[in-house]
Amino acid sequence: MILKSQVEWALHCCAILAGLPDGRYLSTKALAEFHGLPKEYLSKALQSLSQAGFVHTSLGPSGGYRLAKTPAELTFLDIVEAVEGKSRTFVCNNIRANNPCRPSGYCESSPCAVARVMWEADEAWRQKLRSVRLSDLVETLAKDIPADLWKSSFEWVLERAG
Amino acid sequence: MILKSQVEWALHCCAILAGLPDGRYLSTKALAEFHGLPKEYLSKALQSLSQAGFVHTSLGPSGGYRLAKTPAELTFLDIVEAVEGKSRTFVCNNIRANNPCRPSGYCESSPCAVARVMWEADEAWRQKLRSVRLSDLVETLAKDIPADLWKSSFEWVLERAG
DNA sequence: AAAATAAAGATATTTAATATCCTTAATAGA
DNA sequence: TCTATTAAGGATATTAAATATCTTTATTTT
Ligand code: FES
Ligand code: FES
Repeated sequence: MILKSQVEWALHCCAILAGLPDGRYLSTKALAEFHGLPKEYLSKALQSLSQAGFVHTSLGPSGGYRLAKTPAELTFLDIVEAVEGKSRTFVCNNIRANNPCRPSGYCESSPCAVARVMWEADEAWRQKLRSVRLSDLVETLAKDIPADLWKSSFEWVLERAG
Repeated sequence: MILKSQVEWALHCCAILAGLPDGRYLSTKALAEFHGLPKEYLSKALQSLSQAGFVHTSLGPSGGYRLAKTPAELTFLDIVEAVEGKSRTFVCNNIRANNPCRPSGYCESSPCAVARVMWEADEAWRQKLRSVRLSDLVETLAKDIPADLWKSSFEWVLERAG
């Protein structure tokens, strides 16, 4: 079980969009070039973010994407779920129902204890992702990345932002 | 991202093995029949448990599997990792290295901040799984499952245990 | 009017999950 | 000793998901 690489792409794209001045847009082309990603396929990830309502889009020349919310209002979970979907990572196929000893009309009252534990773990994962905001990420990146690289990256982006 | 169905199978099989009297073994055939699973494929999941050292095996007629540890010594994480592997659910492809603004000789000192958060969430998931023992599961199942079904299931198992 | 863009659908391609089959070695029981 | 049964592991097939590309359409800026 491995998350789609689109998760990494979407998170990095949102980190870039978080630094975009108000009212400006950045195109798929620029985001793909900046991260070295296939433009057409990255587009699918950005469409997911758009459908989830986390980015606004603009058509035509100088169009592209900008965040629909402030970085403090967006969490890792929002972004991960936008591209991975909201369904749980553990699916119970109810194999307990195949128990040959079961009375024929028997029906479970509650989800299987195995599934409940797996779902609690899934929820712990989501809770952690929910606790980190996009603004937290940007703060960390600002510390991690050398100031000159940070600066030149934003200049690169602004040159291409419509 | 969805866990393999083998995870559900392995957890349920371990729950059954946990109730097996000392020194007795239960075959793949019996476990597959009890859970309504394909015998040959279930065998792969049980082999994973065997390779991880969580079950002992016995060959020949009346052979099969038994737990290699007490139910209190086995956690959900042990079983999940045995079949899913221990590698993290988020893989960083280091797309930050494609930043066109980067100096040519530039090399990161630490993992990307994005990956660190994703790995913390992965660890939160594992920590939750680590906190639940197989013995806890058996206790819960004993409460959930009607006493007569619980009893007849174990009789079914004992009839087939070598 | 022309160029650039997001959106969405169609379609490959590649990889992982699921499943079956077969052979081998070990072992219990007749 | 012989036979049936079992786990282990390798080979292979099938199915589903992830990855990737291409095309068309509607929109918008210049
Ligand atoms: S029946 Fe699905 S987890 Fe127990
Ligand atoms: S480069 Fe991989 S998560 Fe940032």
